Amino acid sequence: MILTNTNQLDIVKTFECGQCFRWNADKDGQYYGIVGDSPARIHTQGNEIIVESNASKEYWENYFDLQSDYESHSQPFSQFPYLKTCMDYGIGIRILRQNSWEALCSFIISQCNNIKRIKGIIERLCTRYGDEIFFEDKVFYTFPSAWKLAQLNVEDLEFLRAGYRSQYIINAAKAVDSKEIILDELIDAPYERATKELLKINGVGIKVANCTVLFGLHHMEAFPIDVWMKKALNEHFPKDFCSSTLGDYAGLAQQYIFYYTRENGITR
DNA sequence: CCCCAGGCGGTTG
DNA sequence: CAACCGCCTGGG
Repeated sequence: MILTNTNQLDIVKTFECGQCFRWNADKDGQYYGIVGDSPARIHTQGNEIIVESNASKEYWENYFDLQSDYESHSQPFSQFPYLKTCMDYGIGIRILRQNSWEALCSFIISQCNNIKRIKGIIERLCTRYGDEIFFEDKVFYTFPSAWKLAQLNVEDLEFLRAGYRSQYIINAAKAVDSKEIILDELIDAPYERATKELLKINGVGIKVANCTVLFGLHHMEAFPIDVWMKKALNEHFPKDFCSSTLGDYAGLAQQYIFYYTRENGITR
């Protein structure tokens, strides 16, 4: 199916900007991935984005957040020249509506880690504990449920090679499985309360909580600050900068800044 | 070999 | 409060 056009969605930027870890391109630029129970193959053809999947068009429109008008939400961004540069560079990035549990788990794994290794750990986790789904001539694995991971102990996760993060994954799985934390409820809860709830998990700090709230719960005002963002903010924004200046889509601005700074380094 | 990567929690001053 | 440190692992 034709999902949308390249003005609305740039799949390379969206998949490579660091918000997700389970989309991989082959040498022809075809991206393969799985969202929930639905695998897909996605590519760009001319100015169209083509999705091959058994799931509906609406399913993918929702995943890519295509119903939101990013241009209007980005109005406050232009007041900062550096952000304007980042925005022009990152145009076409969509903030994906990822599964909340998958996002939480993925960003726990991401801490003090590099992307290649993060992807490897997540793939091993899904291959071992997810469900097999066949699509075209390939096998995909769902992201394992919190219930499944809550049954495990750290020894079970040794094969992951995730180091000290394994215990954090299990802590999170138990919190979610026991309904001590109900992620889906936090989608509609205020941003502050959602963050505070996530911080209850041992192994989830402010950075991981903010990433989960933005990428897994779609609270678009969330503004995660990692080492790259810290550099960019120090270098190019006022000392008293507050992300609320950027409006209710500050999280989109964060992603533009993060992507630009990671791709180009800190420029001055 | 060393350094450190998209942090966190616990301890110390 | 801030600063510091150990933590697992593996990429560069």
